[in-house]
Amino acid sequence: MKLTDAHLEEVARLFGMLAESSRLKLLRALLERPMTVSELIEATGMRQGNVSKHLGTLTLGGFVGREREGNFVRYTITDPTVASLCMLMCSRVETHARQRARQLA
Amino acid sequence: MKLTDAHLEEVARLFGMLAESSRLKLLRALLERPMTVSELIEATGMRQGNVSKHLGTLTLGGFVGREREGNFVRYTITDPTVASLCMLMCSRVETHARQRARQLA
DNA sequence: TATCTATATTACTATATAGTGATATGGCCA
DNA sequence: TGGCCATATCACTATATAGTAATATAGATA
Repeated sequence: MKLTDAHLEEVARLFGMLAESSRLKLLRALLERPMTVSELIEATGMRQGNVSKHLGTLTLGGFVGREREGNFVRYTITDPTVASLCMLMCSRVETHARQRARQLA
Repeated sequence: MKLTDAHLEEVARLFGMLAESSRLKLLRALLERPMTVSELIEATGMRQGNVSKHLGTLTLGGFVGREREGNFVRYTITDPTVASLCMLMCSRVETHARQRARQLA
């Protein structure tokens, strides 16, 4: 697959959206089940404005989708690769930790 | 797999290292073959200090490794998941672009 | 030793964005 | 209609970091 500079710019933007623990917390919660903003505030302990802002970012990136339900808005993971990406990176974390541990030993 | 908050912090840091087109350019070049800093400067058009700085970041993240060869330093991709991560995200880019195109149609 | 080359690091400026409090928007109900 | 609730957005401050020019470091060579 050819990766043009424009591709890399966009790929970087998308990685950037996953490069914030707050947004990862939201995604972790949503991987459990779809949730409203109120539920996400409860699940993450974050403030309302902050949650909305990050959800806006994740929506722009196409990672999640919104659906109104009366006064509430329910967010859902719309991108099946989110879990794969996070799991891949997470297993990296552990591999890397083991490598460092081995170097110290 | 359980993802603790500490995990997410670290995962976010690692995603952040991939969230820069300059660093992705370096990785794209290194996926071709291992290269010295001089070759990477040539391949990317970036300045020397900038290349070294980004290589330092990628090394810290365990994505690449360094090996001295006389005056030169050759960098190599040491993490087999780098390619997968970039490819996954890149195919996302195209999927997302198609979705937006369909919405406009 | 002195010196050259390749790479790393430092100090700096400019830019992006996370988090916050306050405010605005939009749907529901009396 | 008016008022309430959930969510979105605005304006702001504080922090992080990309890129740069200059300087430092380390290995090779004479």
